[in-house]
Amino acid sequence: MQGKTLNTNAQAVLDVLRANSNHPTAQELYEQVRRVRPNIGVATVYRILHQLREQGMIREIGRDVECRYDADTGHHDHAICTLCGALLDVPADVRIPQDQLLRAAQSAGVELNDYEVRIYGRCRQCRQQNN
Amino acid sequence: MQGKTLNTNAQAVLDVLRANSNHPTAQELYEQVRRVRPNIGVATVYRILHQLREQGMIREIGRDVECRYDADTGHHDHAICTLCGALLDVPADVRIPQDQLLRAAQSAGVELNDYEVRIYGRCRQCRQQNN
DNA sequence: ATGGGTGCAAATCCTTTGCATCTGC
DNA sequence: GCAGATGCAAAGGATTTGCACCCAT
Repeated sequence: MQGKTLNTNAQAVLDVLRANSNHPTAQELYEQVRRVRPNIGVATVYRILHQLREQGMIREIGRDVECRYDADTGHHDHAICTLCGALLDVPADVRIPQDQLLRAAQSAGVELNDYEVRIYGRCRQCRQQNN
Repeated sequence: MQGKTLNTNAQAVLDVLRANSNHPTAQELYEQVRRVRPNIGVATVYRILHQLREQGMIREIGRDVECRYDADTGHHDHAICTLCGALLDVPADVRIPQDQLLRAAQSAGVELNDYEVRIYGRCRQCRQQNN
């Protein structure tokens, strides 16, 4: 499963990330990695994280620069185009049922105050143009 | 449904947002609102958006300042504590089934390259402390 | 005059980028 | 000597905050 040979820094970042059971932020990782390689810079950590993600070795959670707004407070399921960034609504009849989400919430030990389902992939338009 | 009386600016923001079928960003809203009230500042738009959200009149989508990382590329369902910000994994046996997400994706017209389910609510710890 | 709402600009936060340096080959 | 990797600092983009001002009460 080792797609590529990682250099020392990249390996250190990956090791530190794997040692975390939670989901650290880039900054948190940076601080932890510094204990092992004191001279490493933030930029390097960010660069390595991008590489690792491109190689599919790690996963980014919740990458969202800007916040979007919706006047319809009932919409919870969204499809996001990975090319043009469009944010589309999932039609009401195929949304994930609440009771399933409730079960997931309970298993994770949180209340279900709110939720969001985000589906990522190329939208129809982008598929045609960029095919 | 009008919980409070909105002032002129707030009403303008809400009107503009309601006139949008897509999900505009704060900046986009700002630009649109400026057509109606040319002197309004960005800060005011942001302040109003926060108020509206607190009153439950609008919904924020994908509010995430920092990006989190996961060495396990298989995890897609998360629970996020609204108090302490902890990001927890949903146990494997209660995750949302892929075929449902696939159906949702198809209905919205996007490929299913990736997805994320996020459930928001107070985690066990915070509930005890903050009860 | 008083308090809330506002515009402007500066400040913040996370992330990216430019660039000169360093390293291994 | 070169290519790729790196550290540092500056830049960037979205959002927040400080502050003085303004307006209606």
